[in-house]
Amino acid sequence: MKVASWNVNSLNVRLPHVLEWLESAQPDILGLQETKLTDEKFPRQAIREAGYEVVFTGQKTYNGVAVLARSPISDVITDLPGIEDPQRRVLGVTVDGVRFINLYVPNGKAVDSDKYGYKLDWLKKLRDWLAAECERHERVVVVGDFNIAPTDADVHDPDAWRDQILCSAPEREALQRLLDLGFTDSFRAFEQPEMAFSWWDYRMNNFKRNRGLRIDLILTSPAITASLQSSTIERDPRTWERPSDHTPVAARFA
DNA sequence: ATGGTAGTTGAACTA
Repeated sequence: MKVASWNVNSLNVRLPHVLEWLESAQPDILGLQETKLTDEKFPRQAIREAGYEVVFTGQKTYNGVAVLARSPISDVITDLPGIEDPQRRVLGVTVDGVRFINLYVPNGKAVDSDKYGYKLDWLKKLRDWLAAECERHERVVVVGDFNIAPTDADVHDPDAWRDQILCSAPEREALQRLLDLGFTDSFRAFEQPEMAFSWWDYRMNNFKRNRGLRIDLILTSPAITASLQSSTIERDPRTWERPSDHTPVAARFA
């Protein structure tokens, strides 16, 4: 099975990119973030015609997540349980016996902003929910834009990013609390090239200069990790015309 | 040190 994650930064703009990539990459399950579409505007027909089931939860202008799958989708969750939040960032589904959780973790803006506190609080609540999900399901995959670079190896210039948003110690510790549940950062389960990133700011020719961060992750529970075959960054779509600032990440397992 | 770009919405906000 091939699973993937892609922050598309507006599905309205990126639908052609997504259809092209589905055709070439053939993922079984794909989690999208930052669709930026209300549900009535979601392009469900185009995606169905491409051969994928789809579920989504969106809002106007910001956030929004979707899951596309070759097989039927069931047991859909659209919120962290017990938390009232208009921001559409969570989509948990079951496909082919895999519990697939798609996340758009809050960005946080800056370590001294209110949004940073919201991010850390959100991650704490996420941890508790994932702990419960792991009780209920053995085969769990958590994908998404985590808005956290796990280590300095995931940052083009660690000194410039030291203690900055996406790289601060509290964010990395919050991610570690998730990994403590038994999850593996699947990308690091394999030998990888250095300076491998999934996001490059649009500004300053950052992609051309490979000034990026790896903040899009695929976490696997032990039962999945045991049969992991690969975990890669699919860099191609970032080279296309009018790209998202993120590129897809993917993992294969038996 | 600042602003650089992109998307949505319609001058400002988020990333």
